Formats: sequence, C-alpha cells, structure tokens
Amino acid sequence: MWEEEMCIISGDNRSWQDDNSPKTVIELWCRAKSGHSVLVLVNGLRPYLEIFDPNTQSDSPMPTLSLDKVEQLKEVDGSLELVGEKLFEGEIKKFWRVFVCETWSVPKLREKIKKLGWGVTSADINFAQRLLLDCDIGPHVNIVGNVLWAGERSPDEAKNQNNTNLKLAEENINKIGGAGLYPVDMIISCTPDSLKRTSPFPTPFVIFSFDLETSIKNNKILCAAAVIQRNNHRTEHTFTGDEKSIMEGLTNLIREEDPDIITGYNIDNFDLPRMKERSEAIYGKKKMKLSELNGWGRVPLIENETKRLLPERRQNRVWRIPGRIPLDAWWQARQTLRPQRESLRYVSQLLWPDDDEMHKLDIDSSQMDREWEERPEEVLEYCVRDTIIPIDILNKLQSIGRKEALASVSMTTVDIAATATTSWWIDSLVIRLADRSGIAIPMTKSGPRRSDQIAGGYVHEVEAGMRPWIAVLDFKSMYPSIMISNNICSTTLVRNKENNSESDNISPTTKTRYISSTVRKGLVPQLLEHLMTSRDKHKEAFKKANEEGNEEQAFLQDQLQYAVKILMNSFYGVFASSFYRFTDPKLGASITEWARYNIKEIIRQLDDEGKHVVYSDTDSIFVQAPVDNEAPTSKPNSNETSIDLWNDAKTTTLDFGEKLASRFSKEGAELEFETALSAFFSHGAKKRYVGRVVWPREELLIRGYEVRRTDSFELLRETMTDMFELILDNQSWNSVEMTKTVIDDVKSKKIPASKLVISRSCKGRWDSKNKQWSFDMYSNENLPYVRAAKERIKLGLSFTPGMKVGYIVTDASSSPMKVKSWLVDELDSPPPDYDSEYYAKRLAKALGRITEAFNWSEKELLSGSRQQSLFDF
DNA sequence: GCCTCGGAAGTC
DNA sequence: CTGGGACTTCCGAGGC
Repeated sequence: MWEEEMCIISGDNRSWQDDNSPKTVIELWCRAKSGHSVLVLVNGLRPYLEIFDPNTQSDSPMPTLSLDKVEQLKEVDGSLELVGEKLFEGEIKKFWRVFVCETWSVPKLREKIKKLGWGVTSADINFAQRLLLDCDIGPHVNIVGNVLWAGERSPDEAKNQNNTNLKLAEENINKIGGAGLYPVDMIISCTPDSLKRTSPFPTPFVIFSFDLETSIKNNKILCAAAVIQRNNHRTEHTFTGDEKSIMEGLTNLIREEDPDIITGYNIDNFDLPRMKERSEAIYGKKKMKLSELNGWGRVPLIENETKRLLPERRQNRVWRIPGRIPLDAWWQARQTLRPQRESLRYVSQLLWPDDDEMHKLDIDSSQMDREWEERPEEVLEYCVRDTIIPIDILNKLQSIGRKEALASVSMTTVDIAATATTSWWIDSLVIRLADRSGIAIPMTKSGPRRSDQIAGGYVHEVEAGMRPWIAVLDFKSMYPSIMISNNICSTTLVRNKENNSESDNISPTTKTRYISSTVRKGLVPQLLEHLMTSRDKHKEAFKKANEEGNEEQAFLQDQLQYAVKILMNSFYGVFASSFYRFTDPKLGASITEWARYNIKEIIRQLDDEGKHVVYSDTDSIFVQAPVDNEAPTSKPNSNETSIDLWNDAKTTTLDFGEKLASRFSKEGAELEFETALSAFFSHGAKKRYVGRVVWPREELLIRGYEVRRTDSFELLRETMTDMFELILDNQSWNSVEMTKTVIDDVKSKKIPASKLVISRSCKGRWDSKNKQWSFDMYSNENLPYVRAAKERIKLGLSFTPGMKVGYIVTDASSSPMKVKSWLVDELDSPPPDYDSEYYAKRLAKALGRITEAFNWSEKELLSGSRQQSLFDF
C-alpha cells in the first residue's frame, strides 16, 4: 500500500474485460507533491446515463415505452437501476440508470434510446470527470493504492521486488485493465473510495519546452532544441543530424523525462503541426513507426496505443497529448499581455527591456537554409534560447500557477483548466451539486434556444468636455449578485402560470418569475454564494499570510481568489449562451434586466436630487461631487497655498463617495466606492474617457481611446497620452500647440517609422488542397492587414491564423492604400518609407476629436493655425 | 472630394 | 463546437 498527496493533471479511461464482463478503468496522470509522476488506475466505477419518460409526470412511464427494449440494446451492461424522482425543467420525473459497456458507445446509445421515445440525461459527461464528481474531489488529492510499478525516480520506500521487476509489473498492470508500462515514475491502482480531497498546494510540475528550426526550401527539420525544467533546475538538449534522428531524440527525451507540460513559442500552430507533417512525410500512415518519431502521449509505446501516442489537433484548435498539457507560451502571452505585436522578439523585449541577451537578433530566420549551412553553431544557440524564453514567459506570467488555481476552485483536472472553455469549469461545479440535489442533468444544446439577441448592459450618454471632482462607484460582482439575490436559475424559473406564487421574484420588465429563495434556493445561486464567501476567505488568508511574511502562502491565496473571480464572472456568459445545459433564454435576459433597472433607478434618484451623473456603464456610476468651483483640479505643489483647497476637495469627494456607497448598497447589490477623480474628460463618446485618479492611488486612467488600441500606432498613443495629461491640468492651449508640433514633425518625416507601426489581427486558413494560405473568409481581401500578412508569407516568415500583423502605410493616396509589412522585429531589415500625409491626417483626426471639445478642429490641427471666430474678440 | 454603407476589429 | 452585449473606429467600395 502507498499513500501520497498529488495533483491530477489529466484523466482518461479505457475499456477492458474481466472474466468476460465489461469493465472500464480510469487513468489519472498525476504529479506527487514530492516531485515524482504517478499514473493511478481506478477501478470500480461503471459508466452510465439516465433516462425518463418525457411525456408523463406519473409514477410509471407511458405503456408505449419499454424498459426491456432499452435493457436489450447491445451497448447496455446488465439491468437498469431505478434511481427515483428528479427535477427536470421544472417537472418531477422518474429516472432509471442505464449502465454502459463502453464509454465510446454512448453517443450511439443515446440516439438509440431517444428513438425508443425516452428522454436522456447525464449522457454527455466525460468519465474521468465523473470520477471527480462522484468522489467530490478537485485536482489536489490524497490517494491510497497498491504500487504496481516503481521506477528509478519513485521514492525508495515504494520499491519492492514485485514492482521493480518489469515483466511482473506489466502483467499486474494488464490484469487490472491498464495498457502496460506507462512512461511514468510510478504506477498505482486503487478504488474510488481511496481518493480524498486535500487542500491545494503548488505542484512541482515538470516542464518541457522545445523549438524546431526548419528549412524554408523544403520544410525539413534542420535542428531542434529542448529544455527540461524539474525542481527549478533546467537541463538543455540539442538535436542535429537527419530529421528522423532529431524527432526520435525529442521523443525519447519526452518519454524519459516524463514532463507534465509541453511548451514553446507558437507550438500550436508551428512546431506541433510540423512534427506531425514531417513524421508523416517519412513514414506515411504507419502508426507504430510514427509513434517512434512523435509518440508523446503518456501511454506505453505499443501498437494498441498509437491512437493516444500521437498528438492530435481537436476541432482545428487545441492540441491533445493524452496525459500531458500542451501550453503555448505565445497564446499565454497574447491573452495576458495583449502585446501590440506578437513575435517572440517583441514579447521578450516587452517583458525584459533591459536584458539584451534575451532578444538579440543574430540569426536571419528568413534565410534559415543559408544560416544553417554557414554557421550551425549560432543557429543551435539561437534555437536553445528560443526554448528557454517560453519557460521564462510562463513563469513571469504565472500561467501555470493560475491554471492550477483555476483547476482547484472549479474542481477539475489541470488540463481542463488549462485548455478547455468556461462551460467545462461551470459544468464541474453545477453537475456536482445537481447530482446531490435530485436534479437531472440535461444534455448541452437541449434546452429552448433563443432566436434574437438579449439586451445587454446600460450605457449612460456622456457629454463632451471636462468635469471636476468625480466619485466613481461600482457594483461588486454585479451579475453574480443579481443571480443570487433574485434566485435566478433554471431550477427556480417558473414555467407554468399555475405554479405562480406570491413570494416569487419578478423581473422588472418581462415579468419573468423565479421561486423565492425562502421556498427553494436555486442551484446556481447556491454555488455563486459559496464562491463569494470562498473568495472573501482567500482574500483574508492572503492578507494574513502577507502580514506574517509567508510569501508562498500569500501567492497561493492570491492566485486562488483571482481564480474564483474569473470563475464567478464566467457564470453569466455561460447561462446567457444558447447552447449550455440548464439554460433558458429567459435567464440571461432577466439578469441584465435587473441590472439595467438597478442602475437606472439610482441614476434617477441622484438626478432628482440635482446630483450630476456624468457617466455610467453596466455596473459603474460616475457622480460629480459637491466641490467648490474654485478648487483646483490639478494638484498644486505642496508649498502653494491652493494645496489646501485641493486637499479639501479631495476630502469632500471621498466623503461623498463613501456616503453614496453606503446609502445605495442593499442586500444582494453592494455598491462600492471605487475611485476618486480630480478631473474627468470625454469628447462625448460612450466607453471613451480619461480620469485623473487621486484615490486610492494617483494615476492617469484612460479607457477606450486609441492609447489602448493595437490598431493605433505608438506616436498616436504617446501624443494622445501627453495631450490628456495637459488637458487634465487645464492646459488645453498647450496641448493643442504640442499636437501641432507633433503633426509637423511627422509631416517632415522627423519621426522614426517604428513609431508608426499599425497592427491588427488577421484571420486565415491553410488550404491543404492547394497547399497555400487562404483568406476567403473575408468578403473583401483587399484589407491592409490581409495584404501585409500575404507579404509575410511570401517572404517565408511564419504566419498563424489570428496573429497580429504589423504594417506601415506607404501610400494612402491610391485606393486601396499601399502598405508594407513591418519586419524589423524579425529580420533586421531597413524600415519602409512612410506616407507622412496619411499619418498626419490620422493624428489630426483622432486628436481633433478630442480638441473639438475646446473648439479646435481637426482641420486646424493639420493646417497649424487656429481660425478665429467672431466670438474670440 | 464628400458621403454613406457594410465588414471587420477592437475595447469595455 | 460554441460565454454575453454595447459601442466606436477604420477601411474599401460605390454613388454623385
């Protein structure tokens, strides 16, 4: 027997026969808290689905339906089991459990049963996930089991004669349904009841990062590098020679080192597909041979397992490598950093601006064949560096810790937190609770679908110009709070008029009814309430750990509270979507309805009292504080006399904000005083504003404007930021002068082209028929960024669908405008010559929108002189 | 040259 | 197979 704490990375299942009776074993790939990897084989759970008679609520099904016919289907294992009554779409029905011989036959079986007239539930739940649901565990578990195999890296105490003997171990593994000797440190077997939940800990994952350098002439792999990170220690490996030995080398390394996470830069769209393509170029469809080159799945290297050995791309997006997690550093950087451009060079410059070693550009990747021929050592060095940086990126962004925290709070395996979508996380919590509350689990896509959009949040009209001293108030977790306080859930939605009750919660406009929480608390409100308190607990634990100087604990608690926040915010989206189980178009509509009602009601009350609401978007309100008009809006120096006035204004605003917050907060709709602004400016468009924040910290707050957009350019971002600084300091005249200077500079080409790069993401698909990139999803391919992407491809540079493509406008006088792709990050080539008129115009247009508020138009900015009107005299 | 429209991307 | 809606801006095309 062996007992240990570990983290479940991924799960799968396989069918096997025990004395001619069908069995299904669950495989859990884990990393022990103490560092070694473990494969856990769990026997004792039978896959099933549940059926009911959709036509009746009575005790027995209609006579036309036959339980026998279901039982006789060849996919069914043994006799049906009566489950009892469950709630399904507001009605109580009687349910039977149908056991299934093999999990992979469920889709077919579902259809057969539906054809017999039965309704089907709990019929699309992943079986490994079922184990987590039934045992009520998350990724961090304590496991007690028998050791079947103890390899080199397993703890000495786990080793004995039986389990270190290869042949004997293999026999024992096969005897209980395992596939053979999995490439892990240790293999154990257990039953579901020996899996127990433990508190989360940071798992010492083993990470593998790799990079291929390939020929542009013939796509062949020239060389490769890999880095393994284990216990904060890194080892570097390089691979040269013929393609076959390079790929074998990488594969052997993975099978020996047994990493949990596979990373690299742009592996999803480049390295992984290239491995597949090149190995198939050598061995065609010979699966076993392919596995020698690319068998990265965490399963035995045997004929039966070739399907799981080879990495596979699901629905053209995420890669699946059974037992391991593919985690592309490019995608992580893109999601968390939202960089202007996405090349590895650009991102590493962004993250480590002072470390030249990390982003020096010594290899011309567009001339890789020549470089490889002339200076292979430098190419290898470059290749190694490009495997190290992705790990550094993941560390810097704390990507892995965040995935693990998300897995922990959503109680899924780490791979689901890392690669799946929001509906999987929500499923994990919702199904768990529904199973324990006598509520049936409908299939996805099964509920009523909506045809038109549901109305969203309310956005208040904003006037152009400056407003002094503003208190900004925010509803805390608005949508989740509304779901809790009004008990909004598919399990509480009143579907029939006959069931109306006086205690129902009724939505303000569509008058949708929900059973009061005093009668029955809804499933989702229950979960959300639990998440709310758990977030507060993590926040508290974070605070405490910080005070005690326990850095590791503080870090963990912060990750956890953040993960809970992400998870809570995902609920609304899933329930407002048209495909999720437990959904109804009415739910999403009711949530936003109450939200609009609440916020408009507050605005109305403030208006009635003569308090000026300057702006509001969905869950925030900007209110002008009752501050003396003389008070300065820009902070005076501490020795100036006006500093007292400024301080008074600040105190008044803080006081005002706090009073509003407590006055309008009620049960289930907590209004928080978020920030105080000494000045607020908008040119009069919704979702676009700037504020000078004076509390709780001092900063410039810019929303929506070009400053934040990637399809703007550096010079515009800089100039607009400077302009806002001046405007908020009441120096609008100076700001106009400054702007004119910049426009003049660009006109006379004094500005370097690097400040004029515009970037936009570009779609595209690989047309395997014609062996070229296609952009036929655009009704008009004549767009600047599409043309820039085509130019990149032509030059032999990498292109990934969805990547941000940078370009410079070289001539806007013709239609369509002429552009040149920006390649300086990657090729060290000279920058293109830009169309100064175009950039001057775009600056004038964007900045003119703002100066318009002070009566300086776009034209005046461009011409350099202000036209005086009659009123100026 | 000016205007309108629809497609697309981006941000909140 | 799949979180949502509101809103702004830019570009190309086409009409006059």
